[in-house]
Amino acid sequence: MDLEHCSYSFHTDGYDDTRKTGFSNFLIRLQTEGKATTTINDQTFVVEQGDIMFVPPECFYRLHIEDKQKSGDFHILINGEWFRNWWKNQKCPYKLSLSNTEQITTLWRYLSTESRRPTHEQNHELNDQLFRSIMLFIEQERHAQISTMRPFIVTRMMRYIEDNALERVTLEAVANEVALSVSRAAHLFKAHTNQTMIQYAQKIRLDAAINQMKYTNMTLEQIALTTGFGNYPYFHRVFKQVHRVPPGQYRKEL
DNA sequence: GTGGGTTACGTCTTCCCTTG
DNA sequence: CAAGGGAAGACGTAACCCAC
Repeated sequence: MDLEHCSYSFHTDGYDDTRKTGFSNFLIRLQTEGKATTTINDQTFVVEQGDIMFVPPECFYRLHIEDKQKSGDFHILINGEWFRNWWKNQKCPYKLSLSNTEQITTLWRYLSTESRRPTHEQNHELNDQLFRSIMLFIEQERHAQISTMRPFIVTRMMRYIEDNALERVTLEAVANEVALSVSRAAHLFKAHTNQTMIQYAQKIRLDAAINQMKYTNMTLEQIALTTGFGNYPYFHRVFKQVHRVPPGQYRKEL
């Protein structure tokens, strides 16, 4: 794999870059903050947080950031057979919207740090694996979006709940995350997942609780607290409703 | 310390109507 | 038709209690 360049850019007061004949490598750009406008060949896209752009080699490319508009992005210039095959197989559009960029951003940050080292100090195998992991996360997200035909906003709510289920999740926080009212967010979620947000969070919490019952010596009360149930009586009630036995008995039978 | 019950109060879900 | 908002019933939570 040929990783030409990997870094992070942040603009606060306008920017404009036009490449009439594009780059000699693929450019992959993840918007992490703010907003920008990108033109690839004759298509123009408004790019917001969580959007990822793929710019094939030798394509007209323009990046424009309005005056006083902040914009942060990670970008990679990449070539090599592995990525060319990935691109060919994925048939990705120029722009993809990701429902959760936390893991990808973390990997990209590692890759950016690693690739800043002098060439002879770099671990090329690690760089390759980090880059491939980023692409696999993107692939996974793309497949989820295609296979479920779920509105993107519902996927974002699901990711938010998954990220926060072990702490306190409120409907208001989920609705704020996608800029909808609580009633609208709850309605959309139920319509596309056939379960309420709280039911979805409970499944995640119960799975985490069972793992802790299996692999730790924590008391059931501690498990209830650390898996987002907030208190033992509630954990006990939900657990029994789902598994038909109290958590203590379930643990003994493991 | 753990398991389980009860109760009052707060929050969530869902329905239905309104608005743009 | 998508989105917001009010209202009522369902559900979640906290704070007790007791038994083992």
